[in-house]
Amino acid sequence: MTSDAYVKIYAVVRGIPRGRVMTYGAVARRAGLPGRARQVGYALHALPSKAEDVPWQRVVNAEGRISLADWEGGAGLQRSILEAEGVVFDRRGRIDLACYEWRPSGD
DNA sequence: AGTTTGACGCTCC
DNA sequence: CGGAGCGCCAAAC
Repeated sequence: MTSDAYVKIYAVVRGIPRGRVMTYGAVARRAGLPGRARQVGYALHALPSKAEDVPWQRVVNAEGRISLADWEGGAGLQRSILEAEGVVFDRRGRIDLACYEWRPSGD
C-alpha cells in the first residue's frame, strides 16, 4: 500500500500540532483527495498502533467526535491521548472544532 | 470479477 | 438535534 495518496495523507496528519485536531475531510482535501474522506480513514486504520510518526489520534470526524465504533478500546484510547494533549471533550464526548480544529495556514 | 463493508461527509426530513 | 439516504473509493470476500 505504498500508494502516493497514503503518503500524502500521513504527511498531512503528521503536520497536526499537539493539542489540535483535524477532520477526515480536511485531511483528505489537504492531501489532494477532495471528497475522499473515507480513504483517509482507511489509511489511518491501516496504521500500526506504534506509528508515533503519525498522530492518527488527532484526526476526528466532521462532528468533532471519535469515529471508531467499538474497536479494541480504540475510541477510549484516542480520547485519553487527546485529553492528555489538552483537548477538551464536552459532556457528549464531542470536541469544539471552532477552537481545536487545526487549520494549516498558507492554503 | 461482482458484492459487501467501512477511522467519512453532506443533504433532507 | 437525531436518523436515514446517497455519494465516494479502496480493500476484503
